[in-house]
Amino acid sequence: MPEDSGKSLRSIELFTGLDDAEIRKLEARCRWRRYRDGERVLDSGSASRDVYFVATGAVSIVNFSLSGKEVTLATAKAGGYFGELAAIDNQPRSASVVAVEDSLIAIMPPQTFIDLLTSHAEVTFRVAKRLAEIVRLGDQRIMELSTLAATQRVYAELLRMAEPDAAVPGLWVIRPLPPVREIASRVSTTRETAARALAHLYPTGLIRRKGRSLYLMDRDGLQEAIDTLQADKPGKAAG
Amino acid sequence: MPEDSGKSLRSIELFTGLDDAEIRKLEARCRWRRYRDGERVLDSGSASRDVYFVATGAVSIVNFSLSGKEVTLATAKAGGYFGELAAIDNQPRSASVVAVEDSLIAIMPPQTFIDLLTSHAEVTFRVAKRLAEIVRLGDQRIMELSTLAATQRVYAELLRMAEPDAAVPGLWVIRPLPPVREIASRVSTTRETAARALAHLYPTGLIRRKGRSLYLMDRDGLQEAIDTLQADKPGKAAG
DNA sequence: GCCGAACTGTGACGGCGATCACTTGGCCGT
DNA sequence: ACGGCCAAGTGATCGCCGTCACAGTTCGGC
Repeated sequence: MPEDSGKSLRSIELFTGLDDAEIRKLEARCRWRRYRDGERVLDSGSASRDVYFVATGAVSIVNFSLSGKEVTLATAKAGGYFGELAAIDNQPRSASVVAVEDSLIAIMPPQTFIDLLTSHAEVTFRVAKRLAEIVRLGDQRIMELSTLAATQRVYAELLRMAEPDAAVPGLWVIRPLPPVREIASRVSTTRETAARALAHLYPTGLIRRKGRSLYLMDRDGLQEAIDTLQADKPGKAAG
Repeated sequence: MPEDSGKSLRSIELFTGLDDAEIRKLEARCRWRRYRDGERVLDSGSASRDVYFVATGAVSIVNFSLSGKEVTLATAKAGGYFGELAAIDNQPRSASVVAVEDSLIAIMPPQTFIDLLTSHAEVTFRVAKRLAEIVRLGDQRIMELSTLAATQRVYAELLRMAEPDAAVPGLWVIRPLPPVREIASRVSTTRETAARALAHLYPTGLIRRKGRSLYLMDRDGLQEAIDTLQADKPGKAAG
């Protein structure tokens, strides 16, 4: 075979609107690499400044505590990117990245990325918007960790993962349902606690499992369960 | 008196390097407002898109849970700014802001801010760097909440607040020491727990209180106490 | 120098959830 | 078809820390 297929930056959302010549120029300056499911892409603290673009597959941005506990900070799917922080502020990697599917990734040198920002204000603006979104998600996560109990955080994560069902309006679905272990990692609790939370949820009829799909039968009801379950985790204090 | 003093954007770090004419133009497009200690500057969820620049004083970026528990997300001092998220992504306010000192603040309309970014790439880059810094701090906070016990988080916050003592090299000081309640809010725990953490710390000799100053006698020792106290809060699992 | 308000320190209690220890079930490869 | 491996469910235990309830203390103002 002459060349691997799929090695294109066309599908990267950040680049929509750039003309073909532009895209080709960028592609020419990238290294391409395939990662196997579970393979480490990037190490927290390392010195590289490259920006990564996910052509196919998906990765998880994670961090580990001193004792090895894993915390998932975010995920990036095909069409997305990561590693821009280091390129922007020239600091060491703030987190590690592992592939959660077999993935094809373009690796762009920092200077190429900076040149792109300098020459294309609209791309810079998109990057800024993306950073703003990350900040908002982070703040929300901090609020959740500070004020919600573990069970409620699991419920909230279900709401976040669900997408509207194509067939039935009002029905939401998580497909494929990731391992419970991963759900737990995303809301900073243990696999056991997350499993118990789901076990308590099935009998309510709010969710239903069918193979690799998890259906949210009543999205609003689930949201209400979060609000109602108990008003706060640690303290309804400080009114 | 003809005009209140201090109404200048000169002291705002984001604007360093802009020439006087530029600064004056920006100043002319801002509204100025004084806030009393404790006064609400901004409400989470509200629709304004202005960017705020702190000429004098200090503010706290906070959020409240449904039941009223207060979580401090960040603070902004004289020379800093806040509210840029809404101007960048045109979304409602993600958090509330309250003055923690009497403060003089310039309020810039979103379009003025956007125009500034459009015409001054170096300012845009500074904003992006600041966003990157916020993301890193947020990730760090999430890691702390996920892996450290409350006591350790209080210790970590002391390290963060301390500055090198002007007189004695190697000595670090927090001055003025904010109310314990505020330390607690910054690390998402209760006043009582934070007070107990400090109470346990005094006898070790690692910190010493003198009036409104708190001295860190041994910064490295305190850091070590965090690492050692216990390897994790919730679980040393997931190796 | 007095008074009230806010901040601080502590004791007791109780519940959530992390931890440990299994059992069970699904999936793959040979 | 069978055996190994990893994910998933669940019961038991226990310690941290949030909550409630006061006492003591500092500080600013008149």
